[in-house]
Amino acid sequence: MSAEERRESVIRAALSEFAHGGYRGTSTEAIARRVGVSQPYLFRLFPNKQAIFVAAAERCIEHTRDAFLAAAKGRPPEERLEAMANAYGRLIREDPEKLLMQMQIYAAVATAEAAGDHEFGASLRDRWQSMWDSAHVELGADIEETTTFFAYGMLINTLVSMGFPPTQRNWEGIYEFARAGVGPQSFGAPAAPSP
Amino acid sequence: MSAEERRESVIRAALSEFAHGGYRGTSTEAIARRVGVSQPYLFRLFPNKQAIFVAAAERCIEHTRDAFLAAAKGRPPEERLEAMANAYGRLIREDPEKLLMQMQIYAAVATAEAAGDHEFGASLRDRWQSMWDSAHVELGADIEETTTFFAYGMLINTLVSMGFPPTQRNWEGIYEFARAGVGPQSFGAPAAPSP
DNA sequence: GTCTATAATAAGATAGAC
DNA sequence: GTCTATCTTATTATAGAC
Repeated sequence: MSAEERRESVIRAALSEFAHGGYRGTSTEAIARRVGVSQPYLFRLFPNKQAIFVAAAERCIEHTRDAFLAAAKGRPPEERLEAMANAYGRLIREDPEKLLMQMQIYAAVATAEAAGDHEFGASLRDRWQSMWDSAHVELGADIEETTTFFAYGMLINTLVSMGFPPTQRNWEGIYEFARAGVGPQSFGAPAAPSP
Repeated sequence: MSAEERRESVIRAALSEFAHGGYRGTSTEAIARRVGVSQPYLFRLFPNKQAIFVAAAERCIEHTRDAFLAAAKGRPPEERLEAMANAYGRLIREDPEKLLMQMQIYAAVATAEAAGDHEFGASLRDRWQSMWDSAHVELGADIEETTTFFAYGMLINTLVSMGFPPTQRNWEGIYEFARAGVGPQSFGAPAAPSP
């Protein structure tokens, strides 16, 4: 297999492993095992562990952006918000590693930033901004709407990550965002969170 | 010093250390050094590393809840949203470890939940729910408002953690939430995020 | 209540062969 | 392109003394 193909396999394996273990909690040994190569060989493909993490993290954010774009594609503007919200709900339900990895990314970047390392997060900020901008354009470039869209998304991320059960009555209102779309005005009393 | 007082010192030291390093990235040695005791002695005060993390995490969430309660106290209902938003903005600006620790908690709980360990996050879910409920009551028990309040808070957490600069023009709109209060309707064009 | 000594082992990375 | 061997260091936790 070519080095480029191997690198691709490593990125996919790393995305899974880092999602479940976080940056520090994942060994390069575990990634290598999943790829089916020896642990030292990873360091012929990537300079160090951090580079593997960043490559996997970039991929994760790009994937989310692409899900938004795919959901909006070919749809009339007024349907896009709901379609994108649905797509995101589907994404984190069917591919929970993507949400898990998101949370690991935020924690890892926060750690680096606090330590004064602004290099680590640079490419990830770029990807994140690109995701935001793509959603912003598809939603019709209404600032309020885009902001609310992401704000609710981040709340969902937190609640799902913390393990608040989606089956709980309270929770349904929030989850509704991802399933049937939209911002605060869509929440009525029966959809009561807490949370 | 009594064991109880020592435990208190450990919790405070652990909050700082875990905030900066995360669960896996923080050694019990670092915590012990900060407290000024030997590393093995920590294991006379707590059963294991995980218990220290949980105690520090509980403290962190309680502190945030208390900040909301203190901000709302004695204020007429219509001023509370802004007061609580201001208080949260002040909290994460003046005490960034509290935000950092929040992000480490979300990642750590997500990791445990994904691994099938629902015990780890149990007490933290309780604290989080208590924080939500307290805010909900103070805000006047309007579901839509409480949900939006937390949604915007979570977006702020993410943006600040990722290192999007608060000085950037784009960012001001979001930051405005924490500084001058409120939900989406307070965002005008000049406050444009992205992000 | 607190320490020293230490067991046990895991992890990132390099060297060098094939 | 890929492996084996290995260096080096870090880390949680226990045993037992004072």
